[in-house]
Amino acid sequence: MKISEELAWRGFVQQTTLKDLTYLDTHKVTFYHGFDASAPSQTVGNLAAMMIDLIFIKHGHKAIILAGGATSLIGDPGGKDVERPMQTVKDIDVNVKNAKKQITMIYGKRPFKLVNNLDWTKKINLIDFLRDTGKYFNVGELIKRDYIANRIGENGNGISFTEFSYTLLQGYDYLHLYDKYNCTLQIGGSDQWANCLSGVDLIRKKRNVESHVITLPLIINKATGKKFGKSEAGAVWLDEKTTSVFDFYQFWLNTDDDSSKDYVKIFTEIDKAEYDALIAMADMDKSKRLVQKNLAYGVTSLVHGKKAADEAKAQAEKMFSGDFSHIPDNQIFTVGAEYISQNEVKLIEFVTDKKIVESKGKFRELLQSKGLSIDGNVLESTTFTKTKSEHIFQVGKKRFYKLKF
RNA sequence: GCGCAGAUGGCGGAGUGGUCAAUCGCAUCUGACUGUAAAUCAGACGCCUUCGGGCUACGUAGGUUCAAAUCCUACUCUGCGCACCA
Repeated sequence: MKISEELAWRGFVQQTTLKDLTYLDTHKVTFYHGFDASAPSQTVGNLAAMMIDLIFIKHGHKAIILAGGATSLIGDPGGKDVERPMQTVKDIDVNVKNAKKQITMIYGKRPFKLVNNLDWTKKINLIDFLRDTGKYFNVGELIKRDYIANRIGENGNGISFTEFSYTLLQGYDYLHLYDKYNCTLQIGGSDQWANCLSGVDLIRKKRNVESHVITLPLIINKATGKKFGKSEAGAVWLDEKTTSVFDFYQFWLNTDDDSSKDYVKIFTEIDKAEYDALIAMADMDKSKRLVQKNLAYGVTSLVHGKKAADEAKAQAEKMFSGDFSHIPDNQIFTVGAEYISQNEVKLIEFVTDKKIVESKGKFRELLQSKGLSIDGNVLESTTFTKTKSEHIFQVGKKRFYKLKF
């Protein structure tokens, strides 16, 4: 399959400056893709963008992956209603390191070049920058951009010059990479369209060269309509310290039928023949959730490795068939003696102290709606009598915890 | 700088002296039905509670009042208009 066909089949291209994607079938280009480093970890939202890169690399295009050390210090105003809190240089530095680690994990053994825009941006002299780069940006055009217009229009929360300038830096990155590596294509999320074009304009004006942009649809949480990502609730992170491998696996497994068919094309490296076979199989018995299982396993092994994926899969199968011998570590708790008197366990105290349930009020609420159980029996009070050295505590239908004594 | 308008819970958005922990919609959580799905239906949705109630909240700080999200003053932030600058 040619790259143009593959991109179309997977539904990867949202917008592009290329008149015809088949150009990529015959011309090998150097492209760059930037990652934000304002959060300690990348999210599943970023993952889609990584997958498109993998396709480009597979088809022989050269990849430059950029960790946004500089741009994260400024803050991208896109998609945000309010100014972000500024982060310290130190925090960003840690984030960049994490981002590099995750990128390396996912891009694996494929060839790619990793850069940090802070390396060239920090050397820029202010006067030079204003004269050589700032001169090419028209403020009238900038303030027409939706995300800026929203901030400064009626009901807007305003925007500082710092965030306003973000797009200049991103444009400068593209120019720099063009000069140094002959990079002529930028890949980004759809929210990056305007920022990418800043670079295209800058390169055209300064070097009189045509460069291009491809943006892909962002993964939108269908329920909220918001993009997955930083400082929004419900983000799923790639770092297992923030989102455990088990939770990560579960996240994909819980995808609804329609979305899972799209996601499996986007987030796994399944080819068309395999895909068609999978869908045919899955449609024969929907209750088997074959697509979701494939998706969950595929993505988890890509991000966390095959071994971790096997483990998460085994755990999931056991737990949901009533075998609790393989509960993930972060869901095992040892109950201290202070919570027990005469074998009566003060469950409400323990569980709220450990933040398994967020508050006592919430606990009582769950109790009333029969949402809590011990070893499969609905819990009736805030305490229970222990009869073994281990009990399984369940919240709702999907959250299981092992309590050890 | 002057004037006008606004700031309410995760979000949108009511409320303009007591009946307001605050109508409603969205999101979220739980239950039922299912397939660890979607849709639908039901309930919950600030914190604590001996379930009587207590505490903290409507931009921030004061004030008026028996009583304030609601009135007054100052401040902060945002938008709009005018002026200044040029």
